[in-house]
This record gives sequence, C-alpha cells and structure tokens, in this order.
Amino acid sequence: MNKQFEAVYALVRQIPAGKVATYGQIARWLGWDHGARTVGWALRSAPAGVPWHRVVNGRGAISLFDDGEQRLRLESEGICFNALGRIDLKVYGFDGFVKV
DNA sequence: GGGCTGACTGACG
DNA sequence: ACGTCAGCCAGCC
Repeated sequence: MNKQFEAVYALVRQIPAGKVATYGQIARWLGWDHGARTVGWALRSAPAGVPWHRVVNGRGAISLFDDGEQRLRLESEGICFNALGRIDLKVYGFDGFVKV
C-alpha cells in the first residue's frame, strides 16, 4: 500500500453520504494535475470501508461497467440521477476535503 | 529497463 | 450533448 494510495482512500472516506466527487478533483487535490487515471487505479484496489462508489468521472457519470450496482448504492444514499443517467455535480459535488 | 493497460480529462468537430 | 484524439501517472508483464 503506497502513501499516495492511502491519501486517496483518506479523501474518499471524507465524502459524506449523499455527496460525490470526481477522479480529476481528487487527483488535482493530491497534486496530480493529470493523473486522474491513477486515482481510479488506486480505487481499484480500495480496501473495505472506502466508499469508492461515491467517486464518479468528471461528467457526473459512472465510468465503471458495473454501473448497475454503483448506481444502486448511490441512489440508496439519496443521490438522484438525471434522465441521462448522470449525477448533477453542482448539487451533489463534494469539495470539503480536509488535508490529513 | 522497455512497453502496454487502465474505474480519466480536456479539447475539437 | 456525444464521439474521437491525445496526454499523464502508476503498476504489471
């Protein structure tokens, strides 16, 4: 487990229920201006306890192929999807990350 | 050490 | 708003 990975998990854990964050947002928060992909990769190995389902791509859509499950989890947390199956980041976007 | 892959993003048409 | 192209980062052959 790398330190940077833990930083990602720490940030994701800060996302409260009913809110979501984007890969790029987390990436930039960590200083990886163009390493959003790495964030997704870190989440790929995310340990239990990390609400990875609250992380979506910059367009507010689920990039993961198992969108069925992820979407279900988000909806059970009070997050509504629009007709196009995307999340309104202006409403559910979370930006209250705190440095650890 | 070299090259490929991926849970992304921004720009362009 | 959607599809395509190119760029960046870290891990795994």
